[in-house]
Amino acid sequence: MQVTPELLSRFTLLKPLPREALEQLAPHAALVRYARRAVVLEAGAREDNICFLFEGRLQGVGFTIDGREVGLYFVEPGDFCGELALFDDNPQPEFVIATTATSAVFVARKPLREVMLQNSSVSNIVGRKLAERVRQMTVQRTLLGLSNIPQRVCGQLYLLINEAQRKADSSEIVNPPTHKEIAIMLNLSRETVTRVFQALQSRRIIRRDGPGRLIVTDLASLRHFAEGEEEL
Amino acid sequence: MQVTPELLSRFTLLKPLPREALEQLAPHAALVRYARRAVVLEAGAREDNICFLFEGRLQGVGFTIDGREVGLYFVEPGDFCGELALFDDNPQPEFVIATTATSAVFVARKPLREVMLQNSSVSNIVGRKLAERVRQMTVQRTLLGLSNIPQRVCGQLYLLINEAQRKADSSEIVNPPTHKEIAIMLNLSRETVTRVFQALQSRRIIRRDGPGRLIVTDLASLRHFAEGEEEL
DNA sequence: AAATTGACGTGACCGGAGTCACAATAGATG
DNA sequence: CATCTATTGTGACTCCGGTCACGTCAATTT
Repeated sequence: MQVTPELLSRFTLLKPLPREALEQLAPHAALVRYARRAVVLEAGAREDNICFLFEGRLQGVGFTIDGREVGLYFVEPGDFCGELALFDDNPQPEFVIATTATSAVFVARKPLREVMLQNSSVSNIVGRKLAERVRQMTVQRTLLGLSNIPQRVCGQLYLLINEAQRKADSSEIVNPPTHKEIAIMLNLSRETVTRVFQALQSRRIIRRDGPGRLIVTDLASLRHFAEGEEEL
Repeated sequence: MQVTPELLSRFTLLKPLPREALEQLAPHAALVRYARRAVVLEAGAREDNICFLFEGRLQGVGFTIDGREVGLYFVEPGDFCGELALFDDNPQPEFVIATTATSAVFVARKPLREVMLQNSSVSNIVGRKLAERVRQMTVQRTLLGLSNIPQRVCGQLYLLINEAQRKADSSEIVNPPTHKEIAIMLNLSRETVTRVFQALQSRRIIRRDGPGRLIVTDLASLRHFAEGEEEL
């Protein structure tokens, strides 16, 4: 499907680009839809596209030698993934899977790299983004250091809440990841995540609202548990 | 202490730089020595230097909310750390600690950033390096997914061996990290690492050679254990 | 030389998360 | 609507890595 420069400019990465650059990229971009559980980027392959997420949620997933899934990061709408291909020609290190039905814009690697090299502001933004990714991975890794498991789960839940919503009393997570998807992020079993969720629900801290909506009714308490000031 | 352009050019990152650039940087560089356990970069601070490791070994270390140490990565001679400061002005996310007596070259952030922006080849190299860091963090995170603990330790040991030495039968790790430093990389207790090392020693796979030298006598076996083809 | 420190080694115990097995939903699909 | 599959919910049991409590040893300090 065709992509207009306007659509491209809706992504924070591409927004600062001059009009010509967007027009240069548009012919090399395509809107793609994925069903839940579909593979968006394949590990080991030399992916030739950067994936800009329009709606839905993606998850970076690796596999251990013994076949266990490892959750690496989540991608939220407006964000992108596969950006390592802009820096080198090595293969994509991890799978990226759609955790919900998803629509995304694929932009070919080469033209985007050209634009990036010509336009130092894009280069800066991509660099900043990669730096941000490193910080995020550091936070995620630090979560795993928590020996109190409910705390670990609460920390992950808190990370899933947008900065914008953090200040409110309550918040909602649309199309939340499944317990299993959370479990692999935290090196836990699916059952353990379920049990923590049960505990949070019985304390009226979270609540399911039909399919695809998780409501955090007591954000302050969640943060307390995440920060270890209170024990579950 | 003064730093000459020649010294700077010994680092792979700076090697491709033209002579003028090196001369431009040299006045803003300093050779620094650290004792074991010294703090090289401080978390939370806006570090104004990039640290190029000359000799010794560094470790990136984070802390969980409950004060537990989390090992993030090792830095080997020739490599560098603190490079996130080249991309944004956010604080250094983690501590960097000297695991052995260390000498390093500090280069001021601003001039290096200037050089990087002017010189697109440096920009590329730094970008590639950051991408490499992301890949490395992914591998490290995947290690944690292994439920077989000896396998996890063997995997870490194998990562500590330079690519150059991987093909030989045996290999040596100079100034190896302590058991505790390995433990925090793998989310394990120090005792568990010690026990795995004992098992490896009794099987003549590794051997201590005085202080500060760990010899891997049977690299093939180590790889087998790391890959889970054989159980410890 | 004595004392201190930090790394390494080792046993015993225990708790808690993994695993297994199964039930109950809820969603997709025909 | 009926069927099938994926997700969630729950109990029982097991096991294994953390913790604690030591001891040993080498290196450094006083």
